[in-house]
Amino acid sequence: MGEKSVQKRQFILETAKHIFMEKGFKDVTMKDIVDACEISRGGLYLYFESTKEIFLEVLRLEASDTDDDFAANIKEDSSITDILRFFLKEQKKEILSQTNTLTVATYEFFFANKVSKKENIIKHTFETAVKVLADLLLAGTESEELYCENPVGTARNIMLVLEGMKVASHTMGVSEKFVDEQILYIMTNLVQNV
Amino acid sequence: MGEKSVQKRQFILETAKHIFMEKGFKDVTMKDIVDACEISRGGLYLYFESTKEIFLEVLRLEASDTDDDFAANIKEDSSITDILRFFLKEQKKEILSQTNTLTVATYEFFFANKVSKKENIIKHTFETAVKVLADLLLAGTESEELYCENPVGTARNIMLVLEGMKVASHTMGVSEKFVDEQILYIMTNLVQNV
Amino acid sequence: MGEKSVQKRQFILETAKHIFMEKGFKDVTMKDIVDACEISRGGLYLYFESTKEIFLEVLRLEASDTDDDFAANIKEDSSITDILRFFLKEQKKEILSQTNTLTVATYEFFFANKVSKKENIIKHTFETAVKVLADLLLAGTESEELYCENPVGTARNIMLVLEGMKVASHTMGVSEKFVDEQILYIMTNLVQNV
Amino acid sequence: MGEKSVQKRQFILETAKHIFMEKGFKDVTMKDIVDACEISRGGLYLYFESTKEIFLEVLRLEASDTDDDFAANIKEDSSITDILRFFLKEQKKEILSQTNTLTVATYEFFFANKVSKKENIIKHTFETAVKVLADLLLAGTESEELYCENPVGTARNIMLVLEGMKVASHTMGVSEKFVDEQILYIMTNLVQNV
DNA sequence: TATGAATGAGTCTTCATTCAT
DNA sequence: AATGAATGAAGACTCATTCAT
Repeated sequence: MGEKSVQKRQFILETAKHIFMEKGFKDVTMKDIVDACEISRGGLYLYFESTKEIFLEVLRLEASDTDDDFAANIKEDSSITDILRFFLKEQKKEILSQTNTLTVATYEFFFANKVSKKENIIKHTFETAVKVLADLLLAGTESEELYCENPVGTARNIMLVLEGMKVASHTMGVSEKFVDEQILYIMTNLVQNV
Repeated sequence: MGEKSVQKRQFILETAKHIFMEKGFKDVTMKDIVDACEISRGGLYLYFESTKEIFLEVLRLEASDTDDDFAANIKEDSSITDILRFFLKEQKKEILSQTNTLTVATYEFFFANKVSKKENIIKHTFETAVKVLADLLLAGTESEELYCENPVGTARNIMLVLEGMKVASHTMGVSEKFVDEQILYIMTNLVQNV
Repeated sequence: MGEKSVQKRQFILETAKHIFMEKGFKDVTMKDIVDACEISRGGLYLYFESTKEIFLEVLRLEASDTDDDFAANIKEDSSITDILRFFLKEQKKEILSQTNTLTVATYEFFFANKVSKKENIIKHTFETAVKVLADLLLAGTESEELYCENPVGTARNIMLVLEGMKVASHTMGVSEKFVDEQILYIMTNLVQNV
Repeated sequence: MGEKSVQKRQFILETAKHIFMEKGFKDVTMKDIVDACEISRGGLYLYFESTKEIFLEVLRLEASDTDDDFAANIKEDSSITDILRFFLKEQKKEILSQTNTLTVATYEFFFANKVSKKENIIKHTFETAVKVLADLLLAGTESEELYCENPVGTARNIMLVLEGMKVASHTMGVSEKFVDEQILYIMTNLVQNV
């Protein structure tokens, strides 16, 4: 019942992640992963039972990595507006990135798998982001760097716009200019009345 | 090569539409459609070559139907705000509807199939909606029913929020209250400064 | 929903029967049958879903064939004793036949698949045989060709002895002499007191 | 190549026996045994090469155990009829026991594996039983407790009936009443003419 | 036009068996 | 002696697609 090789497990997850980034979720087969990892069919089953299980694990890792990354870049003495700008710049990157992202795979997965509330990473990620953003907006309002009457509503609104762009970038395509304009729109609304 | 039966073609498309609404795009097989239509395998191939072709045709029909519906309900002597409210109410319905919608199928399809710009119905639909909405906002601003400095930017923003909610409703789930709040948020921003 | 090709269905069943006679039930795979029939994998699934389904169908056919055969050979004006002898000779053939029989496959199947009473062909076959045999013994007793106090008990006893020999022939092996002795033993008991 | 652990060997055999009693022979995999014994895959192979080898060993142990049991219960000063009754009662128990018996596994095994005469435990067991039974019948006849013209033939006949019932109990099912009737039938034949 | 039997490629999944430690 | 990770063969099953009728 040992954890088998933790390294191999990580290797599989890392390899699978890239496949999911390329092909989304539904088109990925156990064989794809086996081939990419250059291990045996049975070998993969030793670690994971299904692409679903693998994907959920990939997502989990990804979520914590992202948290860490963000945290790592914030602990500066930057202004609220700076942090906001940084956050939106990161989001822009994700929106415009076609292949380095699990976006498509994630959507495909959650479209097809209704996950129980508690396990729903996508929901959890969204709500966490809303909370952080709302706190930021509140702090900004208090420090009079920006103006926001309804921090939570605004935070949700912003996250939905970003969500909309993420999806749009994979369905109808989205230009950098388009994204920039929307980010500018968001920022303008927040600082216009200051 | 002849004209085949137009009726049968319509029947297939109508039947397939419901399957796509239920199962999304990727999980639908030619067999599913054959079975649902109660026609022969070969028969289906006489009309369509793939689920992809069928789905695109379903989308095309759907797009024109939707346009007609909207037009039909607007040509009243309603105020700009009324039209806006009506539009948002329709969007709300679509957002909250889990199974009467091609949303999931559409996303799945466009995630996997990069369609040439000109054929991209989703883009066309989005842009048309933006245009109509922007015109509305402009008209509303001029009539001083509402206030909007940047009609196109705002229209895009609104459409993205709605897009975000459509997706969210299928991934993390979205309550009616959540949607109402966001619609209120949008309307408030438009009328607050009037 | 047509019955596909009835001929092909029969061909598959006939071919499968021989495989079951050779290999029993559990070792027979769908692939075995596909290969023997020289049809495609998918082709077989068009007719049958599993070896279980095929085997049950083979058994059903076999049962009716056997009934017919027996009936065909009895409608003579033979004496009770003659019929009895004929019946036992047939049974002897079956007992000694190692490969032209579904015995092993049947046992393997019913060991593993508890079938509902009504569908249990083996039970049905046994009980039918008991009935026929009991009638025979009764008739024989009445005509004073033989003596049997308890026709049903005796019929069951005889059938069990034959069943025992059928099994034994496939487990420990059984010589012709052994079978002859037992048949003689049975007959002797029936006629000894006459 | 050394002596390995005799205890572990016994433990494996004992554990495997219960699996065979539950699942018969063919469905038991080396993995089943490994899991049940909570030893390592390689560990099992150190002691046994296959389920076949394990099963034969289980049977061997079982045979000697049974002999011992029987002997232990007979060395009383009971009458021949009592011993007979006891023997048949034991057989009845085995016939009606669905899961505490190696019957099914044994049949499955010998159906599929033609074992050389000398090694054929099932044959050996049968013949031993016949011998013991025949001696009993002879003794009984001499003491005039019962009547039996052909002790060996009768012994074989009885053993075959019992064999038939053992099989039948696993294929078509057999009620206690059915078994009792047959046992009574046997006894009646032996004592009726005394 | 329309049918539906037939094909065969492609996945999934499980195990017996090996082998480095 | 003992472990258990790793392999690869084997079997089940499903569909897209073709083709003779």
